[in-house]
Amino acid sequence: MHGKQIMALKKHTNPQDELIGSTEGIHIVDAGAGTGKTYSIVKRYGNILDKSYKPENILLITFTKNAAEQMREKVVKDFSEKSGISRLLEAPIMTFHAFCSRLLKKSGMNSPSYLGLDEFISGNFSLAEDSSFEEEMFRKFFMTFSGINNEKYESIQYALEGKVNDVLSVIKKLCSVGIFPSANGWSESDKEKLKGNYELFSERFDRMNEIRKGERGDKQSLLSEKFKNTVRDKLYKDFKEGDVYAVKNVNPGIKESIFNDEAQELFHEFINDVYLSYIEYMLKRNQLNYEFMVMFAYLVLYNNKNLRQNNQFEYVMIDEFQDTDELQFKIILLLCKNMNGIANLCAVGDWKQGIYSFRNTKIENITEFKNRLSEFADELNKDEKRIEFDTGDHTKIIFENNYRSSDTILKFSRGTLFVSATAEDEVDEDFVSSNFAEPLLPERKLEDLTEIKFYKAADRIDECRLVLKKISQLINEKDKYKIRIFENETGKVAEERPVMYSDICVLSRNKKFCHELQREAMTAGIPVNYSGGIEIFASEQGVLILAWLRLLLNEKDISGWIPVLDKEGYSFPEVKYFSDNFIKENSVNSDLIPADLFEFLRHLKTFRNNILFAVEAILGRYRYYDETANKLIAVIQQWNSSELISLNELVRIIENSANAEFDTESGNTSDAVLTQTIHASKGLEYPVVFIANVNEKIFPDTKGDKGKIIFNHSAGLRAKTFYGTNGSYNYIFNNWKTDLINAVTKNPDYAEERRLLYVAVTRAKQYLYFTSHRPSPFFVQTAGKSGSEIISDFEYEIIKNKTEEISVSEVTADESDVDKGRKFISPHALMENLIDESADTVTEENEYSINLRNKNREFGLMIHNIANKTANGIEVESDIEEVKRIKEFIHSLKADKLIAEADFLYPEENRTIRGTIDLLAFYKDRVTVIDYKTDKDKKNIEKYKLQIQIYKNSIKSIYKDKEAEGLIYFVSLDEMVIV
DNA sequence: GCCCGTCTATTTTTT
DNA sequence: ATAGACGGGC
Repeated sequence: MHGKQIMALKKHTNPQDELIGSTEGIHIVDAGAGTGKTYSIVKRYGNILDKSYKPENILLITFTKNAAEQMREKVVKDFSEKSGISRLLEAPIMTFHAFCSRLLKKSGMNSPSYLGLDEFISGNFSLAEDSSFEEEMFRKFFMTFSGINNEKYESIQYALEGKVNDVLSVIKKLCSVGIFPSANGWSESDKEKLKGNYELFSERFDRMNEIRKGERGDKQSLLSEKFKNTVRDKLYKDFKEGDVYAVKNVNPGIKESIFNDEAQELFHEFINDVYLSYIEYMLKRNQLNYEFMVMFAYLVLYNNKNLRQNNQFEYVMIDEFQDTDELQFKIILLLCKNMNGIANLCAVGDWKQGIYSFRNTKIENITEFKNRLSEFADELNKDEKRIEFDTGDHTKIIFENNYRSSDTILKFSRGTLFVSATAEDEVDEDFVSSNFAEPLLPERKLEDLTEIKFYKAADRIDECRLVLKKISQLINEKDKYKIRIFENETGKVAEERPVMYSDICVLSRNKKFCHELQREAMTAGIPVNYSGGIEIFASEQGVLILAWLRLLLNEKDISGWIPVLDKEGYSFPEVKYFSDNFIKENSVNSDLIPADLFEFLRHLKTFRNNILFAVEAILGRYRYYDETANKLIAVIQQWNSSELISLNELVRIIENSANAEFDTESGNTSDAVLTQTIHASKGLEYPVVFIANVNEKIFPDTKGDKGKIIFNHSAGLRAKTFYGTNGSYNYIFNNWKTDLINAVTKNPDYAEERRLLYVAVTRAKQYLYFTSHRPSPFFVQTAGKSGSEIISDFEYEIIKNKTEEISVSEVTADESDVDKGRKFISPHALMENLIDESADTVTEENEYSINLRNKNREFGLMIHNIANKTANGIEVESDIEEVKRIKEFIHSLKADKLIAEADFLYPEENRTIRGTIDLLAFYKDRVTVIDYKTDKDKKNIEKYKLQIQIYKNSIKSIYKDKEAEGLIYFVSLDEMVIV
């Protein structure tokens, strides 16, 4: 009876119900992995609706497009009766960045004036989404900036040694903590922040500089040891060992003088100037990056009381709060409406899953919520009362009930936050213990259908094979390994079945292992798909494009010929012979080059003035029409269309963008193992998880920081190098003062590596395996904690997948099956489903048809590119008839506003249509949807009409006050068709 | 046991 | 370029 009472009490105070029920006031929710976070947020949303609040007054913020889409889908599904579908479809449920973008487009025009800039933000600004694209833009900007400011900052520019990206990244970092430049220089409070925090520094200095007690007497201090390591092989000026070191530690007398380093003052001024000029440069080009977009949204809300109040919400909920930075926290506060002294704010997150500090997010936003809440409110109220609600009071709710993992895995997962990453690394155990209670018993009873094991392999390849062996065992020993499925609502067992490939996920700290595993799996006959980023310019397609473009630039360029010859099948000695003898007395020995390659180069030269044509021709030569090829074209087109670039520049950009990435799912079998990085796996769950590649220097990652500039709270902003003279010689010296401060203030973020381990472990529901071939401390220590042996002699025959390969087209057709949630579908795909397929006569592809298709595609791309430029007010000169026509056509529209290449998203009942409209022309009472076609006839017109119809419907639902009409412009025929 | 020189591998990714 | 691991010299 006593027990029953406790049960009842517990049920009543289930933290989930507590959150769902309490809608008023400030709530911070610590919701661990698998605790039903999304479920609770949606339920709570419904509760707020019940109190007769309108969807437009409830802001629900997430961080990924997918999460926002999912959240809206659930809300629409559950509450359409309460509020009506159309209202919920338009409710503010969106990503943080989408919200900022919308705010700026609506009310951000004058925002730059708050920095003292004359530029405006126009409603159709574009975002620099691609990092290599932005880096190149910054490089270009910096060259001009250097030219203008050469006299003042010459020495600083030398000291940077061309590492321009370091400047860009520190600017973004400053932006994310709310330090902005201005035409009048840094504000007084920002100046202080850039100097650093001496108290904090001093305290850490003393702590690290304590002489340690060793077994044979005094041991040098940690700081002394660390700094001696740093000093090796460095060129310092005025560095006197006798002054810097005492007997067993660093001389404490130099503490204050190294901190107040006068050399940094000009550097701070330099950063302000670069920062502000770069913002100005981007605005002039109608460009923003993500950081500046958030900054301008903040400036609007901070400075304009009217706009602030007009944009506030009665209810604000934010998910994944551990992924916010300091500036985003402040924006959230500014968005809360003052409801009689109270704000209805609910921040949900899990500090243990904070793994994005490389983009400046702060888990302290959760762990120090109370302090930050009042601290940030004070800062926002500095000169004017902006936060009027009470920030002294809030409720903290902790979700403890786990609905995902087995008892064994759940217990084990907590321990991963206590393993040290190196021999020296000390875990802050008090911090973890006080912020993470022992887990309750899990809700899902898995009994014996669970295990955690550790396997050691001999080498890299063997580790991949080991994973595949274990996968084979899981699949084939059907009596031993079973997947238990539970009913969602009741928690009852619904099904027990054998393991399928798609139940299994192999995680790695880096992408490299994922690719290796996929390669090995292909040989072994195990289906493995990869999901995540691919470096496109490292792909074969990318390498060949770069090679040919180099040759186009300079046919003597041996670095161009080598990949080309390699692709032609020449052996290594042959290529070597070629490279040794290709150039004799500075002239080309062209006899060595196969005639058809020379011929192709001549063909390419006719495209010298149209880079996109050249790229298309290269891809066409090798018959690349795959996803990677399309992405390459799209990336190069983006670079090409922002500003006309020369071939020279393009080659340099590609050389510098080896890491340009795009997301992909590779492999096309439906029942397959998935491999991905731990970062990519966040938010997902799998019955079987492998944490592979737990190897030395990989996981935990112990890489240092190579940047030329440091910035953190206690050290402030400092350059690591400076330009100076030594006698009559000029050198770039390292600044030993900065290095020493860095040794004191930089805390290697192994806590984040541990959180990454925690994220990986908590993906698993039933079976969890670790593999390694050079065990790192994580592997050894977690094995110890679990009490398992490390198995080094595991053998199992890899049994090839017997199920039939499913072709790509079958998988695509499968997508009409919408049971698994909302699908994204393009209008083209939609049309394919709607139109009778017999209308298209399928012809076998031959060389001619491929050539023709390629030519047509080139032409279509060029026309679209030119139309895009014309619509954006960029004049294009050309003698081509079609180009003249399209220019004339666009001018003849006489629209109030034109938006070219408009991306749009239109949710229908169970799918979302996603596409790009060539051109939208806005008039007072109507919008015209325009699509260009370069066809030589109108035989596909019915198809096109349908496409336009879909666009029109979508547009009509977005711009309710306007009529929508459709227009197809057949450029080659010079004919218009109204739809 | 302590210190120092040498060796070894070297990113994660959303908007 | 960096930091941790390792091993030789004392």
